[in-house]
Amino acid sequence: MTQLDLTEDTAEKTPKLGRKRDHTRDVDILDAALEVLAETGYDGMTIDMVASRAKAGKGTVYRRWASKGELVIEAVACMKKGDFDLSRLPNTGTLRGDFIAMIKPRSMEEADKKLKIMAGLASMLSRDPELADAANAAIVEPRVSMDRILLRRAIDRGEISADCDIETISHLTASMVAYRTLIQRKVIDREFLVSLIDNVLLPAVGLARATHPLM
Amino acid sequence: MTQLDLTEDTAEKTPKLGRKRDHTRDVDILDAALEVLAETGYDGMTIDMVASRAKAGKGTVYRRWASKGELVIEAVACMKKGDFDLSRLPNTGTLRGDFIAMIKPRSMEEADKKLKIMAGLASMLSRDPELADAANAAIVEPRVSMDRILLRRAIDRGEISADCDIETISHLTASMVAYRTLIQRKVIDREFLVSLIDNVLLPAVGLARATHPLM
DNA sequence: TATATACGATACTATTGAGTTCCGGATCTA
DNA sequence: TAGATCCGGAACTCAATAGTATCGTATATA
Repeated sequence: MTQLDLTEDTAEKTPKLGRKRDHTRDVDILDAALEVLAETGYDGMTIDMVASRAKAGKGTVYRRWASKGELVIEAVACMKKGDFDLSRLPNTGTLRGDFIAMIKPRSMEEADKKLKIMAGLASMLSRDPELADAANAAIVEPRVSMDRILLRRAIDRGEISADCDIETISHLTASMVAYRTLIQRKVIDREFLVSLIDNVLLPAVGLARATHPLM
Repeated sequence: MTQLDLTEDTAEKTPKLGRKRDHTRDVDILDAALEVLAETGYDGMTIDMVASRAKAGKGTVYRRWASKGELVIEAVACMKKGDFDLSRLPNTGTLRGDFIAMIKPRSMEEADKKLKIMAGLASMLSRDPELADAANAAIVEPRVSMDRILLRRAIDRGEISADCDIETISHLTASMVAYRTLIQRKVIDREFLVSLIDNVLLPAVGLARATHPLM
């Protein structure tokens, strides 16, 4: 650290000889970090836990990330892979149909895992802005963007008024789901989500409240 | 701990002679704990910080609470003093008037402090149910109860439909405020709150959206 | 005034965990 | 095949902190 270092310090080393770096380990370690994060939270998480979960040595972790903080930021930032493919966003012709179609066991399970990660990150959000931005971009913004698109399409087809406060209402589901999980610690089931759509979200955009059909 | 102890162990000692315990220190220490909690979060908070903030010795803290966890739980639980006096709940005659009247610099400042405490507690909520319940009862439930009463009164006077999902909608403001602070890290100002009332809450209970009057 | 006790301050112990270093062995490249 | 480099594992250092013990002092009660 203090000694004279003529080699590139921050750049990636590209050795001419010997074994290459195993990039498989990167994703194993990042996945392990997310698992431990969801289970124990940022402060409860140790590098030893992550390493042993990934069947890796501690040195292998520190060869890739300079600190625990950087590891967590990259793990969170790299999380958005897979989801958020706008291509298969529901398009049923009605706003209610679209929102109901978003309720799938697959996506609810995934959302639950993400909320556990968010809970583990929560205490750091106010202390580390970079981490907070990464968490927001990876966990809540994708879902909010989907809702925003569904609402905008409803305006475009004339189903709801163009005066609606799309910007706020697109955060409504994410907000209520996060609140119910993190603060109320109640389960998010289909009944809650349908009730949220029919009794709050649709009325808020001017669509009459339905008579509580569960499907 | 392991030795034979014939005195009452859990009961309060009432010495016949000497100096009495200074109950002023209790509230000083609890207040200091809340301050440190808001500033550094549960995991970042140390007993030394709390003690020195309260100008107390560490021993004085541990003479009253067996552990850091118990201190925090009591500090949070004892927080609800002062607020939540239903007597001076607004009663303007309209639901919108009541909700707008709830927006006061005094209460917003207090809510901000409580949200900072909630943020500091966040990572513990999923790990310690007792603490989670205390935080819920002291921080969010008082506000939710107020909104619930305002909504119920609006039903009673026939201003809004009795079919409204009061139970969910009474959590709407608390939910959106917590989300905006903890996750989005944006400020809660009067404009946001008025917009939330006019563009989401009132439409959700069937009242037509107003034309954005800031007062 | 005498005494028992609470007080602030500080030193102490024990534990935990971040980050480093080193080892023998595995593996890829020249 | 040979050597450079990565690997998992484990031992290590160092700093922080929960909780305990002690000391001299302040203070309320008898």
